[in-house]
Amino acid sequence: MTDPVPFPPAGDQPGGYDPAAVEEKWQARWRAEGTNAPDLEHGARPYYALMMFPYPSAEGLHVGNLFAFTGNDIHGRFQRLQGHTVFEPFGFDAFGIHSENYAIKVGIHPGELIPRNIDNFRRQVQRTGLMVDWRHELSTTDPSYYKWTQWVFLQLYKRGLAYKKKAAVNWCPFDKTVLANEQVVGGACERCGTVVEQRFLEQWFFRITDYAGRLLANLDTLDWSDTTKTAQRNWIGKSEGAEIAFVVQDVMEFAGSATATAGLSGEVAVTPTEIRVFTTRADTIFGATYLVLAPEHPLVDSITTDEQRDEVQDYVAGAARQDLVTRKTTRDKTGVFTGAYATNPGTGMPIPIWIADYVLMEYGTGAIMAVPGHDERDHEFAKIYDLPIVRVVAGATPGADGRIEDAAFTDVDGCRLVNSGRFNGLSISEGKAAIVTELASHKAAIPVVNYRLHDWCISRQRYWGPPIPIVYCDACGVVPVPEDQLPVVLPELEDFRPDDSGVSPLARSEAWYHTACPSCGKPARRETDVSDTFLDSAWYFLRYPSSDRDDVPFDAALTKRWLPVHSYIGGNEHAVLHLLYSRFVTMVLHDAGFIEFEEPFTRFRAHGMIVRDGAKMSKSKGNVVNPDDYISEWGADAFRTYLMFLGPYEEGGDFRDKGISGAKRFLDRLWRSVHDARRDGDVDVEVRRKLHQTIRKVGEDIPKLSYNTAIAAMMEYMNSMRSGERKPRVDEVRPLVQLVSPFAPHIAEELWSILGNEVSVFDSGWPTYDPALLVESTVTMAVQVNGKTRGTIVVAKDVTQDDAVAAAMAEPGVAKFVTGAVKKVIFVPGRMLNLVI
RNA sequence: GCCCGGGUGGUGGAAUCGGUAGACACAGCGGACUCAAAAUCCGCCAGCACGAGAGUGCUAUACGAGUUCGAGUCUCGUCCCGGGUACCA
Repeated sequence: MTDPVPFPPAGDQPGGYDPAAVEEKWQARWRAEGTNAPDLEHGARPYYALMMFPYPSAEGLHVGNLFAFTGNDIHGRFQRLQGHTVFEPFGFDAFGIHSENYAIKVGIHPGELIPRNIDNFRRQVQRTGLMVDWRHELSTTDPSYYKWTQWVFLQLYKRGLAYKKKAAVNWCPFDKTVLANEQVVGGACERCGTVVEQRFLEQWFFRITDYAGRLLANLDTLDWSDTTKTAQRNWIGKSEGAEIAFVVQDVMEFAGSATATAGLSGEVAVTPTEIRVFTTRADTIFGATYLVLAPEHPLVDSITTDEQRDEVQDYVAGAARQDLVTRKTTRDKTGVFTGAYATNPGTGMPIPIWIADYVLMEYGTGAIMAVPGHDERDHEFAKIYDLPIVRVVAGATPGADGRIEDAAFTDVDGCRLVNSGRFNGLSISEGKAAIVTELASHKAAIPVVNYRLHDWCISRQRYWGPPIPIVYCDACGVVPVPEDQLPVVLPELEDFRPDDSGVSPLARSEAWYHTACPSCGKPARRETDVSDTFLDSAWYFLRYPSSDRDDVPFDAALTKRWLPVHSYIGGNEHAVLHLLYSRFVTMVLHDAGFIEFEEPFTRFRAHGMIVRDGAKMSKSKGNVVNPDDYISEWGADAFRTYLMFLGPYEEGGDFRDKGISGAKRFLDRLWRSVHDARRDGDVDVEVRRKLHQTIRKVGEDIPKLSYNTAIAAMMEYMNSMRSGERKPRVDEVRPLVQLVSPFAPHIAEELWSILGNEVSVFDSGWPTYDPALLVESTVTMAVQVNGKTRGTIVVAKDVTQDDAVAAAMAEPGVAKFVTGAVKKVIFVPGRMLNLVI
């Protein structure tokens, strides 16, 4: 112990903890001394502690944001105390529909609104005391940032991964824009709840599906929580199956015309039409009693018979008129018979070909073989249209399967094929393999892997985003803007409102979109769509360390030094999209040779959600927590500590106003403990042991994000250190100040300096514990009789079984239950003893 | 419907290689200090029954079975709550 200053400090009154003064003082000092600005070029053991950057709303920081940021800050500060150089940057995801809609609502241009909101956010974040390196702040709306977002687009374009196609898109009639599939929730717009319609527009897409296999396989290498990985796996939706060709029987045969009756058969020399279906259950092919095509299927017209033509055309037209919502949410099955038949390659029998909208053109081949016996949807359809239902799979127990006419039998485990010719008796997986092999030998099947994942539509017919850097020239066609002409600056438009023309507001500025073709110099036209916000956020983590560089998107040396991100923390609502897009863009940049790694986030953890008094916070309920009010009343340190204490970080918890007082009391007691601390006096071995146990516990809990139990452990230690009228020793409080510092950084700095230290507590290192001091010489063991706890014994920690039994029998409370001979003794050294009689 | 989480005192939550359920905190109750209050400090605080009392017994981790010497923890079934997803063949 070396205390260079008199202690306790003269004139310092116990109980004089003034959070506002302490917090202001240290925030100023950190700023003045550059405490939170690491040396990115030379600092030892770099550690990149990243949190998801917020969208700067007009309402200001939400308590949920603060919960997220504080958890990351604690993790970062802890890593710093462990000797890492920690980089904790901050930025703003300020483009996008949120900002734009709000701007429309209040009638102020987003270009004016956003900087205001950012100032407010920055003020709030600084007030919370995060260890942010503000030199590297960024906003996605800054031309020096989105210049490189456009650059990212060009890299994808160069590699053939950006393409344009006319596609049925989700159109929100309220926001007047195209939505990605992911932005449609339950058939309605994610943002405004309006029911989405179907429209056809030319859109830019990224070929993320090319990366589906890698995006899936790499998940196994990542230190992410399983729930997040599972969500990504489900989203990618790999299914292994086969494409099987069904040959359409000659239309003439079924035309019912005079020529047909004149003896012409299916052997007429006509090129046979094939319908390819995708299935994961090739084993059930003998049960395929009909085929179904999606209404948009290209073969619909050519196979339909004249008798059925009117009905089919009506049905197809009706399906086209439907919006995507009705199509995808209506479960009542409808369909129409085409009049045509195909041959089931298993049974060799003709089966009818139907059209129904429960089959989707965009998945697989847009056609299925229907197996009503073993697929619920097909079963439902077959019942409605009275199509044959055949059992081709039977369960392990004969007769226990139920009637196949009543319900589809979808069990797989332990099941065997029946009614399947020479494949009878095979298991499901054997059947699949054997049938696909057999069909493949006739070129009638091929194993195929399908993904649920769709290509990423990045076009937005909106104003508030980075213009897509493409020029259309009558002579040269689609021309990418050369990199040295970036950024394509978003023009200032007085009227930035979207309309339902399906064209971006940028199309109103002729001066802007008229440009010279970069290739031939003739008059040309700019792309007027802007890109999806998710593209802005798909690469920002690469930009942070290099945010001051104007010549490159990210500096090679810095990137090598700081990435991939060591720890990423964010909300589970981004578990799928943001994380998947970021991984995709990173992989592409890796393949293009810009970076050495292909996964951006080594470790990811999702924080939980904060509710208030058991209910979700919302403006309409009026139960939103405004962090400013609480920080003013209790101080940032108490607020942070309470947020981390109210529940497990990864699960979130219930915010209750009264709960904060517990955190504040804890800090008050810490303050008094330092001021009361004595330098001499006897060492209390129990307190000392507790200290070492606490150092270990807190050091183990923080990396696990188990902040609530870390705080509980420190409270316990505080209680034992101060039990009764006891005044703690200086060497008892000093390490506690260090343990508390990640949670309550300002008070920790103040107390650390009061304890006579001149450097920041965050440069003091993490206290170590002595394993020898953790061990207690005696232990309290539970004694059970027939499994019920009947008493406890205090014995040496390495007590033998015989001695333990003897001690137990000496306990009256135990002995009275031992009514007969002890048949068996269960002895867990140091934990418990069970006497079985 | 399917896929993930989760169900523990008045409340938020501890405890999972199966081993004394309820740590820590909030609220509440009682006490010390005080003229009084606040603050602070000390004690009590799952339910039921018996007992004057110290205490003793029984029951308890959504519900029902099971495995085990022993289950909040593992297995099976059921019911609720939260989140995601939606005809993906």
